[in-house]
Amino acid sequence: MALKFYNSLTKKKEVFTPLNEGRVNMYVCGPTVYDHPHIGHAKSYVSFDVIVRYLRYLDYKVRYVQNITDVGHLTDNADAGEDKILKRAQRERVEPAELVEIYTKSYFEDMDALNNLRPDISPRATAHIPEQIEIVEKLIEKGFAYASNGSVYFDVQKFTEYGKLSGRKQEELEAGARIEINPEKRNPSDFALWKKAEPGHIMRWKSPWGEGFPGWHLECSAMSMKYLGQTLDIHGGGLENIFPHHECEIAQSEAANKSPFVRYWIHNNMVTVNGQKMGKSLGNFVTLKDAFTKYNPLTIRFFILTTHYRSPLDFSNEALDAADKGLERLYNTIVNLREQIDSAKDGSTPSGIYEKLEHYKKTFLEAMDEDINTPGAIAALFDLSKDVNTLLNSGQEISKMCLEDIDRLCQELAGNILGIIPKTFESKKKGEADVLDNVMRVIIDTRNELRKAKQWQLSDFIRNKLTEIGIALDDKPDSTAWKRIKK
RNA sequence: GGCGGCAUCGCCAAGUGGACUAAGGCCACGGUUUGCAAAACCGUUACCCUGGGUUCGAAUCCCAGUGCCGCCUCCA
Repeated sequence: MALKFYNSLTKKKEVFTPLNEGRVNMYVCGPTVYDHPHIGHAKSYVSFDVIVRYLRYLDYKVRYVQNITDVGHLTDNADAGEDKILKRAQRERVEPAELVEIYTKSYFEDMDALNNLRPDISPRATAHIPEQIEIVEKLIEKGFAYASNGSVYFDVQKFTEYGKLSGRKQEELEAGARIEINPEKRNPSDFALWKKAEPGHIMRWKSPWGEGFPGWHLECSAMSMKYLGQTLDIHGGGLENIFPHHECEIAQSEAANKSPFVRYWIHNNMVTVNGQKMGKSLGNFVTLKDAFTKYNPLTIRFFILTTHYRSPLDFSNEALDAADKGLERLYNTIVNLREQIDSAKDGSTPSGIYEKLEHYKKTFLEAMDEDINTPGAIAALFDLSKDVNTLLNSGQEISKMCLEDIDRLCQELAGNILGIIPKTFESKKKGEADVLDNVMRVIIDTRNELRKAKQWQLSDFIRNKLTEIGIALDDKPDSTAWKRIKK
């Protein structure tokens, strides 16, 4: 078994081998923090989170860097329009630094809720201005860039490999391009490394070319280089960034360093909402904070993972509801499993159980190895869950050790790798001196007395009333369990 | 106009040359279990967009067509 990734650069699935054995340097384009994160962010960062988790599961020492863009991302394209941060800050009447703080916090809040592990480093563009200036100077020195009227542009014609990632050719770019003619540029497809700050532009830094601010593409090159070296093992991002963003990153970095920038380019596909592209201009944005009011964040995470990261994901209530029920099924198994662990006595080890566990684990890992096929991995989980359910319902006494081994495997695959298992199940608060639990005990005992007396009407009344307030009862042969449900 | 992707059961979604008489989830319908439920389990439902071709063999490769989508302003 070997982990394979689809590499956008070569357009092929390739066996993954890091530059340095046992270590993986990974960079993922982070958010521009000028608004609350939306479900598109969720798809992207959940996808890469699972990649990081899986690499670590495979014992790679991963350094995961994800930038925070807090300057330089312009509204029209990378070199025209207003700075998004600045524009929004003016609208909300706050300092740009304040705005950035608000939305960075919001971003991490939502990513935490989705159970994404924090990146090892979350560098900010504004904290790396000197590094960016340094690259610009280097590029000018080497003849790849030129200063023009206080701005600096990358001379695309000097970098013959420009277009190798996106498959775009220079001539084509210029032909149909919607790029406005900028007299400062030698060539329409040249892109800004450094922009001159007009009077009144408050986000500005001193540079050899006068006061200005960095171009958007530059930060990723500067920060990845600083924290991960000249050649990255993995660079990830949304596929809408292939051109121009990633193409420009390659040009800058490789022109400056003369070494390959990235070994594996990984791009995730986009989110649509009810079949329609989600876009700023279309105004059909779904923020995560909104989505979380209707769905558990882990449901959204699970939903994202039921589709391959390179496939588009359509966000609709029907699909989310279906995912929610599916996840509930998985949770039921684990909740029941843990319940039996608590009450387990000396039982036996069912024959063939370890072979089965091994089989499902293998199926799961093989799916993950094939370019992180999470839908396949999840299918293996459902198969496992079915077998476990059968076992748990069989009525036979199973040894505690065996049950714990099953639980451990579930935790390993669904918990550690996919991150879809909550730390504690809200519905069960076992081991806690929980008032509700005690009250429920009294109600259940009372109701079971009624059931013994065949008082069905009254016992059904109690159960129905509890269902109405969001508590489900589950009558088993020798006991009754309860859990919280969604109303 | 240029570049790229997709079309698999009612819905979602894996599979990308041979164990596919096509995984898994949701929904529906039968059944087992239950005092009745719930949960769980068993069962039922696909000529893989169309037409050619390559091959001993194709959902999987090639060509053509049809439909949908993304990128080439902004966006993860």
